Amino acid sequence: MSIRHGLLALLDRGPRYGYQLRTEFESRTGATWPLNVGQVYTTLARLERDSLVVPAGEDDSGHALYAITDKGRTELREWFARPVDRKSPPRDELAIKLAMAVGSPEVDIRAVIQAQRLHTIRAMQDYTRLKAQAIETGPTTRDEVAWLLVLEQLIFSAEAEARWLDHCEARLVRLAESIGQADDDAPKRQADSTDSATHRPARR
Amino acid sequence: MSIRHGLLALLDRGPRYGYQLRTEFESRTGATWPLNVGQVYTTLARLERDSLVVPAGEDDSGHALYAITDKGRTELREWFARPVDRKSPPRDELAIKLAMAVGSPEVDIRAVIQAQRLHTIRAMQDYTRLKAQAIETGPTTRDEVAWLLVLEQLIFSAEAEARWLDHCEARLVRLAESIGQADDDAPKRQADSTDSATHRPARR
DNA sequence: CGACACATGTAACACGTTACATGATTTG
DNA sequence: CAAATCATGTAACGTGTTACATGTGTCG
Repeated sequence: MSIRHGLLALLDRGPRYGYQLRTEFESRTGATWPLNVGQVYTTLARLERDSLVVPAGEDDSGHALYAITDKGRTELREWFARPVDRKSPPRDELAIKLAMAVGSPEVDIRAVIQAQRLHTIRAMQDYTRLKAQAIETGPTTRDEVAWLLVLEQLIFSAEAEARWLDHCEARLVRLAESIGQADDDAPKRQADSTDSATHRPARR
Repeated sequence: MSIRHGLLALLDRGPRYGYQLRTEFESRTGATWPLNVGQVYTTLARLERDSLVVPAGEDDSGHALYAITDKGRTELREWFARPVDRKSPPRDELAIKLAMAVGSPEVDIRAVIQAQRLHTIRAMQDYTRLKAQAIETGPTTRDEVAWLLVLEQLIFSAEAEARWLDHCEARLVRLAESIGQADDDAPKRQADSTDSATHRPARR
C-alpha cells in the first residue's frame, strides 16, 4: 500500500500525469526505490477503480492528467493519521532465515550471520556516503530533505540489523552448549514439549 | 520469498504434511507471524510446481506428506548462503509516508511522527515483555531460541525506528526555517532545480 | 540518422492473504 | 452432544513487478 498512497499524496498537490508521478516519486525518495513507469499506470488504474482518483483531462502538452477525489483525500488523511502497524510487521526474511537456521543443525549459522553482516555493513556504508553527499550540498528543497530522511531511515535500520546480528552471534555462542548436541534428527523432534506443546501437531 | 524458503527449510529436516508445517513454522517464529493454513497448501503447490518438493506418500495416520527434492535442497543452500538484499530494500511504508509528508505542507508531520512513535514504542514494550517471559523460562529447545532471536530482531528494529523518528523531528525543527514558507503550491514546484533536475519531467 | 528521454499503456505473473467448503477426531 | 482442533484443499483477490508494444520529440 505504499505506492498507492504515495501517488495519492503526490496527486493531492494537484493534477499530475503518469510519467510525472514516477519522476516526482523518485525525487522524493531519492533514487532509493526506483519506480517502474508501468507500475504507475497500473496503480493509477486501480486508484481509479476505487474512485480515489479520476481522469482530469489533458495538459497543455496533451498529457493525460489524473486528479485526486474527495474520497481519495479522505483516504490520504487517514493514511497519514494511521500509524504503520509494527505489531504485526511484515515477515522479515532475515529473521525467518535465522530462525530456520537455528532449527537446522547442519546449517552453518555463523557463516550465514557473517555473510549477512558484511552485506549489511556495506549497504550501510553506501548509504552513509550518500548521506554525506546530501548534507554537503545542504538540503534546501523539500525533495532533498525527504530523501535525507529516507537515507537516514535506511542507515538506522542497517545499523540496527548489524547490531542484532552481533547480538545473535553472542547469544548463540552462549547457548551453544546448552543445546547443540540434542535433538538432531527429525523423528524425535517432537518428543520434548514444555510450553510449545500447543504449537505442535499431535503424534498418533 | 520467506514462507517459500521457510517451508523448504522445515522440509529439509524430513517429510512433513501441510498442517504440521504451519505448526512448526509458527513455533519457530513464535506466534509473531501467524501463518494461515491455507497458505501452506498454496505454497506447497507452488513449490511442487517448481520441483522443489514432491508428494511423498502418506503418514501412518494418512497425512499427505511432502518431501524436499535435490533441487529444493540446492535452492535452500543458496538461500542460506545469499544475504538478504539490503541495498534495494523493500519500500518501507513509514519512510515513504514521511517523505510524502515532508513534501506536503498541509500535513502535520509532527503529528504523524508522534502517532507513529507512540505506536512503535508500545510495540517495542510488548515485545520486550514477551522477551522477558521467554528468557525467564530459559530457552532450551531450538524453537525457543529461534523465537527469542526473532523477538530481539523486532525489538532492535522498533528501537531503531523510534530513534529515527526522534531524529526526524529534530532535523525538521532545525530545517524548519530554511524551507517552510517557500514553494507552497503545485504549479511552481518545479521552478528551482539544482541537482534533482534529472529527476524531473520537463515542462513544456 | 541513431540514441535516448519522454510518454502511455497492456498483459502476465509472483507472492501473500483471506474466505470458504468439507470432513474426521478429540474433548468438555 | 457440541465445540474445538485437526486436516486438506480451492477460489478469488490484492499489490508489486516485469516485459513488452508503441509512438513522439530531442540532441549530438
